[in-house]
Amino acid sequence: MKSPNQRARILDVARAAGVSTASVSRALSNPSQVSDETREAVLQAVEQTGYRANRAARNLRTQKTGAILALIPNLSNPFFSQVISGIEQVASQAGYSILVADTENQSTPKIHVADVFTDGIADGVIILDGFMEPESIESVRATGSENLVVYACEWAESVGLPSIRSDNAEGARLAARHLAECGHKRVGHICGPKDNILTPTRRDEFVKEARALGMEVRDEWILPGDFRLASGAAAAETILAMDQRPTGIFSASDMMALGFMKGLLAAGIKIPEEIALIGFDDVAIAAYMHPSLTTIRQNRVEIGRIAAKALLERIQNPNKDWEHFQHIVPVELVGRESTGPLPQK
Amino acid sequence: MKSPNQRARILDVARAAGVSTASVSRALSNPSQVSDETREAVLQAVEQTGYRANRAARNLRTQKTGAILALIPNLSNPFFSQVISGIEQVASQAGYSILVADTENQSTPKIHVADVFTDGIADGVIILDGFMEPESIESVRATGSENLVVYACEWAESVGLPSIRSDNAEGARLAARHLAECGHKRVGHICGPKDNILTPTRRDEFVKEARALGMEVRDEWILPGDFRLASGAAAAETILAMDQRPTGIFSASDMMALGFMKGLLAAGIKIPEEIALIGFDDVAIAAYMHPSLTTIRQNRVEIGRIAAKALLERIQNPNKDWEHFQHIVPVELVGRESTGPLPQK
DNA sequence: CTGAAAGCGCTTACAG
DNA sequence: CTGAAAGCGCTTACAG
Repeated sequence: MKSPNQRARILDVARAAGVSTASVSRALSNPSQVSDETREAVLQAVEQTGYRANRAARNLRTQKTGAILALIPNLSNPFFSQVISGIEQVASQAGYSILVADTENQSTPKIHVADVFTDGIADGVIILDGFMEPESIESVRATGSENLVVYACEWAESVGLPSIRSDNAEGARLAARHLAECGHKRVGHICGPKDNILTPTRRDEFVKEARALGMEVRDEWILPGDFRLASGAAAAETILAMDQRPTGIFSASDMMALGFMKGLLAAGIKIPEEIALIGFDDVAIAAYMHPSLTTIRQNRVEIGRIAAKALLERIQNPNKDWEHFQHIVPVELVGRESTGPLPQK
Repeated sequence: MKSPNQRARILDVARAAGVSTASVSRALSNPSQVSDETREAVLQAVEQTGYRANRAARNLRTQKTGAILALIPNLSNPFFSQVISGIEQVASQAGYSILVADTENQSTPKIHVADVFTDGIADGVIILDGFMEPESIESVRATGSENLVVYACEWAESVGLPSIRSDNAEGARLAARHLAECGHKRVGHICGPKDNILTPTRRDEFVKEARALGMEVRDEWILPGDFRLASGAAAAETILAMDQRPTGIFSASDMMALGFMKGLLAAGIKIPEEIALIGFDDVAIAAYMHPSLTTIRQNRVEIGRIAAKALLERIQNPNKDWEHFQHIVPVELVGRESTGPLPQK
């Protein structure tokens, strides 16, 4: 019996079981490779010594880390917490740990994705940040580790990495159709952040569909935003100052929709009677607003799960020729009070 | 020059620089230990070979991992994302990685805190979960690693581990005083989860202070909750069904306050005129509700930062006799529309 | 200031 | 089915 804080090594187990360290290793990682007798002796010795394999030693020997890294633009942004939760669900079940890093944290040394592999920090990377520097991504390809990196929620043009994301285009069309069905003739949009790849997708698809359905979309009704509450409130100011206002607004995020709602309600505008509002995401609070927020639901947990599954498959079979993989997760319109009841036909 | 995806080892650098691996190691980790000449040769060879030290090898040799683990009850709960952000800020600056694990995820194997150290998974642990099994915590002490574990936000009775958390008692008193100043005579409380250690603190301190200030607090006005939106909405139902209602409510979380607000507004109750409302946390949306939510602000990022700092200090000096450390982070009342203007004196 | 050598704790061909 | 031995890639006493 060893003293409590002197951890048992594999050699201690081998001695206690009267076998070699090789047999201990096999009994633990590949039980069918050893005789019943050996296996039982080892198991008992493990119990007795409290043995647990040392990760660093195993990692060094096997050239794996058993971890995957999630690169997140802003850890304090709750949007990502559900995606991480999905990643965690499948990764932890597969025995992988999850590392998180904040790519916008100034004090963090800039992360070069390829370095993650040369440093032996993680076996794979999930990128949730659409703004990663292109060179950083290119280096992944240069080092032949492109099968060990996937995008989730975001993607990047020209970098042929796998991407798991919502059906943003369909979400935008659903929003346009819903506003049309509610009888609106003039509609506007609050955009995502400039330079974000999601922004043109949601905007252009919404505008196109809205116009196809016969609704007017003036350029001045396309308002800038950055996904955050404050930019939604600012958009409300802009709209309130207009002589001719749209009667329906599609916001590229729920948070902006809520900021916008605050701005309108504070000015005494009635929702949905005077202006109807659709968000994007379906954050938890959306259902509990007054009026509750109609929105396009993104299944963020599912995106995290699928991304982790895709990554794990590639890690376990890195040499397979993975086709250019783009997984689009369906979205869903959730009708609530902010767009009001559909007109009776 | 090696082929691109054949990573350079320390021996490759040593050869390129014409020195021993020991000198390479020293030049990199402790530059003042080697001559200028050696240092420059090494640096140049590192540049040339693209060398980066392998983590697993270093970890095995130094018996450290360079990582800290955050144990989180529910990763999809946005409450924790800001705390993690604070942890990340200080940890990454100190060169540590952050591992996250969801303690409520059923598919995750139950985590025994002491195993984190014997497995060599992390050098320290920050527990954000008030419900960790006591045995799991006890084992930490049994293995002498109690200097490598801290609580953040939560704490546990009888386990003498360091804890960094908000001044919950003061927050509750601030809420009571604010309601008294606003002229309320009858007040109630929506509680946190049963069995959570925060729950009696916030409740009892609020009730005590409220009564001391001459306000009535009936037992039936103390409503159950679990920090979530739905339980706040349920509390609204309960209140609405009462003949005699309190005129002021202190909710143990913002989320419950928002669910409660929805219930009242939907029933046509005016806030703050008929019922005033105070939350706890100051989540981002609180300022953007209509009416905006008066609340007790918790500095969650700061809690994360302090917890990480305290943990890192202990990791770097584990044998020092750390006093029983309880760091209480101040809270602040943020007055908004849901409690209305203070009456003019 | 420097290098040769040991060793961290595993896993896995290899030989039997 | 089993064991002896090599080796993953570092760091650090030790000796000079």
